[in-house]
Amino acid sequence: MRLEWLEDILAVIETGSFIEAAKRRFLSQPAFSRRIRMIEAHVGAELFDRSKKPVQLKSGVSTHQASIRELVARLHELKADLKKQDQDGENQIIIASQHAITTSVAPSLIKNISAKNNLSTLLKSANRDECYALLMTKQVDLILIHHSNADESLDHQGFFQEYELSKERLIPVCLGSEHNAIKSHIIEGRLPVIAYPSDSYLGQVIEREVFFQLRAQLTIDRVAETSLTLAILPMTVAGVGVGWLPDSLVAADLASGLLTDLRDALPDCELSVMAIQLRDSESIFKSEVWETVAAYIDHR
Amino acid sequence: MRLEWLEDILAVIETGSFIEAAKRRFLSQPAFSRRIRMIEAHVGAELFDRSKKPVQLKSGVSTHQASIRELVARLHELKADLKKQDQDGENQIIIASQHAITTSVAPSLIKNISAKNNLSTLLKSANRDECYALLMTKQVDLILIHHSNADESLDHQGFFQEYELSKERLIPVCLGSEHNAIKSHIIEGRLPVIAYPSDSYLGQVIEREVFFQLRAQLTIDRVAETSLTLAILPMTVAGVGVGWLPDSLVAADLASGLLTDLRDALPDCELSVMAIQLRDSESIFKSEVWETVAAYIDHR
DNA sequence: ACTACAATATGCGACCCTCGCATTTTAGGC
DNA sequence: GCCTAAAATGCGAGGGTCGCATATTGTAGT
Repeated sequence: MRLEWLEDILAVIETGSFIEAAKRRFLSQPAFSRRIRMIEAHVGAELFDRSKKPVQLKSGVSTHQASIRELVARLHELKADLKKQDQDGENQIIIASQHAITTSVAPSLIKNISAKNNLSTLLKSANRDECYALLMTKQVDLILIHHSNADESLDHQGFFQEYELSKERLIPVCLGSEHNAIKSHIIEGRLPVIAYPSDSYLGQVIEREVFFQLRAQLTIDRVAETSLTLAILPMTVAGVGVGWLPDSLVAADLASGLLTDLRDALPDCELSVMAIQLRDSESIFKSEVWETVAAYIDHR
Repeated sequence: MRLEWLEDILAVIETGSFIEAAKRRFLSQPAFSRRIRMIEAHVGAELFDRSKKPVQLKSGVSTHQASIRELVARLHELKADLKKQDQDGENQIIIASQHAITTSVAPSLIKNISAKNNLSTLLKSANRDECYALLMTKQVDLILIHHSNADESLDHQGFFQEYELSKERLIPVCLGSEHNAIKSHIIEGRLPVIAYPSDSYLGQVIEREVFFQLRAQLTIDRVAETSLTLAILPMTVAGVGVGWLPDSLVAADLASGLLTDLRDALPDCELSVMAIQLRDSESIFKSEVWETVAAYIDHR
């Protein structure tokens, strides 16, 4: 199986005919026709229905369309990653960060690491558990995750080396113009919230540190739920309800008055952003990077 | 990027040298050497460190090893699925079932469908949410999932056509020889359980229908946790604790006395196994299959 | 440090694969 | 049933990939 073949198949699906697909793939029509036959021969299966004139893909193939698209994307990604790895040689550090951090602390830290150590970086965004998994399997050199002071450390065996990079505060905000409406809702004992899913890390933290104490006074009405912090911001701006968002993310909108800080009426929640690496990491550059990470802490 | 290339790379990783890898890939050493160079040329990156004599892969490549293995597996899988799709033509039905059902009801239903309608089947095992996603995106024709009577149906818009295939009872069992020990634990107010993760569907059902009422009398001590029903069985047999398992799975072991039924002391939980398809499915064979599904219900 | 050995790279000729161009066959619309 | 457009096929050219023979280059042992 070849990446090009998968792309050929997708070209037919998307254009609806061999002739158009051939153009898109920069091949003559006869060559393309033969190529499809060769793919079919290789797979040992007929993929297209030749009895119709603009050929149609067999129904059994279209069910695999999503798989094919994903594979195409991942193969391209792999190729790009392998190339980057080589270009930057040993001077590359691969970092995984929790989605919410990818958009907050990660960019500036990466910039720092690149600049100070003449290193290239590759950032992968994942959820908290995935970050730990990537670190343990050594697929990444460093992870950036949230940590609540109420959690105990996961580092029971001393496998990890951890640094607190910064503090981040999840503060309750709503649309400025909805401010009074929300306040009266709160008095009535009902709170419309845009929540993190309860099986996500942020969902659990907010549950424990915010919702738990709130429930004594009011009913929490989940009007929306998403694990993507970046999706909560537009929802609050749309006036859907109250969202708990990182201070760095909402600072500008609070200043402009678009959003209103509800900390006078609702609890907030403080998180640490932790940088974690495996203690046995051996690469030469690691210690330098680690110093930069440490420097970043002092620097702020 | 080609599947063979990825396999070439893995061959080098696994054998540790070009010469051995060449043998495994049924190529002469020079041809293999050139092939690696061509892969590197295509990727635009050096993948192996030539300055050592049995070549070593660059550290940046080994971080992608897991990705490469997964892609190789999925490409082979795709090829096989495409072939199956063709061999069985329109006479194929793709089914997704919740992991726990894959090993209980699914086999006999599939046998029925294959026999009665002269159809070939392809079964994919997934978690409950993934099953729904596969159905909605039409990647499968039919899903088999658990449904508790306490849940409301997900079919608010009438998109689905649902049948209750059978009932399944999750019953509390422990190792026969541990029976008395468990009983005295219960009296002491402590219950060692092998649990489903609370973010899995079965975990939620057991929480709601079993643990919730138990917690009033005793402390639930999660000694093990897995989402795989099949993994819970050997754990109970190992005497780790109490597991809630489908009656069909433990019937033999209960009869032989290896396991003991604890329903006299602990609550059980009844689930329906539902077969669900999209209402707008248009394929010709669908109605016949559906009749078989319906017949299967009467049959039992 | 030199030598011997084993691993990888390269030169060369042969073969096969895949391309484009020209042409034929085939499905669908009027 | 004819016409048009789509797909398939014949053919020759060019390029890619193979194996064999051989050169080069790390590595280990004396």
